[in-house]
Amino acid sequence: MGLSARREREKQVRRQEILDAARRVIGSKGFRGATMEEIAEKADYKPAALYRYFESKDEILASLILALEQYQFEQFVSLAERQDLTPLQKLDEIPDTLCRIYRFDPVVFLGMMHIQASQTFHYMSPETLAQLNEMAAKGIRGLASVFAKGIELGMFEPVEPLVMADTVWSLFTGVVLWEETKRFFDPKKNFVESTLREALRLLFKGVIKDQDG
Amino acid sequence: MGLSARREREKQVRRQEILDAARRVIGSKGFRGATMEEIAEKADYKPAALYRYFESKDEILASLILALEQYQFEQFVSLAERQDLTPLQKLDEIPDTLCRIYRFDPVVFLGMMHIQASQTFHYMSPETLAQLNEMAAKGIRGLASVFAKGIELGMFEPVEPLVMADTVWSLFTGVVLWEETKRFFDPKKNFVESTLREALRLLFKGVIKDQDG
Amino acid sequence: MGLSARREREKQVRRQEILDAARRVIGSKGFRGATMEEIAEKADYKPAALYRYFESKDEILASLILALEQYQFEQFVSLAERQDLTPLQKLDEIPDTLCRIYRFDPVVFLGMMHIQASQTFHYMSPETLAQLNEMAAKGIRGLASVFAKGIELGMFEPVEPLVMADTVWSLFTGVVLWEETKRFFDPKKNFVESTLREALRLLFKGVIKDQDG
Amino acid sequence: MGLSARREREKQVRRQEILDAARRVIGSKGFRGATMEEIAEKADYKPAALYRYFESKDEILASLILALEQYQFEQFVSLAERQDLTPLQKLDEIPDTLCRIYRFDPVVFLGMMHIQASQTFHYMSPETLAQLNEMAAKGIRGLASVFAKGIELGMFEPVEPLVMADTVWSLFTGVVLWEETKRFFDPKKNFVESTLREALRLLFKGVIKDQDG
DNA sequence: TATGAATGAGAGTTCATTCAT
DNA sequence: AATGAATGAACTCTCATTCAT
Repeated sequence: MGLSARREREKQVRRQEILDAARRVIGSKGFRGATMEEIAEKADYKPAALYRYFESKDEILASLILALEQYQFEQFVSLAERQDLTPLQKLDEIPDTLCRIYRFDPVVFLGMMHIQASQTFHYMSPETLAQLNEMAAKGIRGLASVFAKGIELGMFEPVEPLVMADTVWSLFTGVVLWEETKRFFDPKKNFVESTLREALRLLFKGVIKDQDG
Repeated sequence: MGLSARREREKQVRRQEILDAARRVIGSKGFRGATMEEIAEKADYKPAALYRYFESKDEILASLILALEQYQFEQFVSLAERQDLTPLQKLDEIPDTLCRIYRFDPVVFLGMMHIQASQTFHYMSPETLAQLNEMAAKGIRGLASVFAKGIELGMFEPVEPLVMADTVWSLFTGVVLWEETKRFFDPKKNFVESTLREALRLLFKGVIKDQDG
Repeated sequence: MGLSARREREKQVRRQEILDAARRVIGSKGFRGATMEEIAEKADYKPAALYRYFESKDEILASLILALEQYQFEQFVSLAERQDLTPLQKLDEIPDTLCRIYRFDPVVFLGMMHIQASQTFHYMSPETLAQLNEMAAKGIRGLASVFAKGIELGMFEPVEPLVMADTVWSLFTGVVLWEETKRFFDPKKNFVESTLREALRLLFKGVIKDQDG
Repeated sequence: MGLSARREREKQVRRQEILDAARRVIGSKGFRGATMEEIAEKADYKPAALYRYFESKDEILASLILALEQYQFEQFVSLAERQDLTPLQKLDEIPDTLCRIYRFDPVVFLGMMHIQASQTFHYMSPETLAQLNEMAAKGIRGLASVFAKGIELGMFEPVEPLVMADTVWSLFTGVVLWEETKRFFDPKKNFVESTLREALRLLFKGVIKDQDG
């Protein structure tokens, strides 16, 4: 491995450390409230050093979001493509999949859900922004393909897959956001996963043609 | 009408204008991103003038949030108390009710849903904050009472009403937030209401004991 | 009395009311901390109305100071000119005289003593400023004439009268300011007069030639 | 010397420079009138830079005051503890000591004497404020111990030491404030020290038991 | 005469970012 | 590679003052 290659890898490690630090700060202060100073502190750097690894604060935020979107996409596609499961069994897997996505980066997930997040990125290049949007769309299409197969096989009600995927995703984000909101009132509670599972169970009663499968 | 009464009413009108301006700015910049300067500009004022009508930026935000929470509470209570509807019919009314709440102030609804919102309020007095939280809790309890009656009459599955209300509300916020997120990618679309109705229809299948009513 | 004369007198009454209000505010907030809003409120006006009676905030402050200086001047001159008292007896009257001056307007007295007070008057006309200074000088010269007479009659040590007046005045302001400062730490105490009397008693031991008079 | 140690010292130097600048501004504008902008300008900075060295304007003011109070305390204690002087000789040293204190920081001394000063500090923490008050009290107690010894040895009239210290301090502040006030009228004059010495000489005649002593 | 309304001018403060070292 | 130092730009908020009514 060449010297520059090692350097490059070192750099990637540092980037990750910074991203982790950013996540922690965002978790308690939100996207807008997170400051370079606090991120740097958590990463054992001084603010100026961050600019060696990221062009701007916005690039840090974008990196975090993109990583989550990528993971989301992979999770949905990988679920959709599993050969060992029937469409109905894939349905059963959705709650776990969603929770995995949430747990992959709860902090960024929550921040991202807020539509205004986009407004945060003052200087974010249009290309980066487009990249972010594209990745999000790919994710949703991945989830949709789970339903598409079931409908194609006549196992599900012929709902438009994209619409169904949206509904599921809506429910998911709703559960998460609402649970988090309640946690704001009572920090001890954290029922995200059980609530989600229950809600999806109810939801799927209307989708599955023959409940006995 | 006395002079001072008219003056007071005038003042209320100006307050409303400022709140409207604030809403518009928040809609495009978020709570944190909204500046007094831009709010003032939209309201045809200079920033200093706003302080004749509101003590601080936080008071403006709190006013908007409280108004929405109040409306939400009223809507839920008024639905719960309707004598002309059976519990099942009230269930049918929930989507419309939810959408009315959302439409009452979509911008603030979205901002409020974002958990980090709390971080936004720098100097908000603990009393104001408590007032905000209390009103939010009252709202959810109002919705819960819709289910409580149905359970009491043996028409719904004996799910814990508060849990059910939470689930519905989760679904609702999820739908809204997700739809809004998608709108960020494609501003032309806006299916909030139809998606919500569909999702709730599916959801209620698991709640209603006897689907033939 | 002509209409305009009555009007003029009415105006003077209002001016006094405003000055009284200003005094109260200055007492708790200081010259710089006193706002037109608070002064107006205490005078049962709205801020804008004050400008009918005074050109500016600075004119209000200047009026208060001038009145005190005028009173101080009158007190000193009237003491100096009393025919019924010997110079020594006049000396005995000094503490009372000083305390009368202090009590005439403790608030403004304290504010005035602070040299920086002058910096407060941003827009004060040079004429007004000069007037203030001249009146203060006249006051001290009035006090000096008390000593001058005693020295002239050979009853006091031949100290330069102006220097002696300054020393007495210094002591006085010192007592007042220091006692007030201590009152800041312990609001219950207020020994201005007794401390002053004691201090002057000590001080005069070195001035009076023959203590048995 | 380690790098960080040098850095720390550099920082202290900068802090001093800023404090010096602040002193100059306060000297002409007073505590309240001094602005961060003007302080920065005098220190060859932009306002934002000051916040690297001080948390707030209030911290700057508090630093200046505390330094003076500390110096005052040290001066009094060191005078009281001198073994080479009799109580009477210590008395003779008081004028010089007081003048040293005054000269240590005339500007802050004057600002501090103004009772309203406390109103100036918007955000000063209660702890800082308490620290300021405690240090002031310690100073006066230090001066009092000078008299206590003389009374204990029967050389001074048995005046309550604390009262005596207050009186001396009153005289001192009075002299200073009055002289400064006069300097406002005639900037050329500055007799603080000679007036003080004269005044104290007269004052002590009533304290020292045996004047030939 | 009195004032509601509005504002210009500034104050203190924060923070992402740059740059010499 | 890392950072101390510095700052421009922006933000919230205050207040003396003006002016139409």
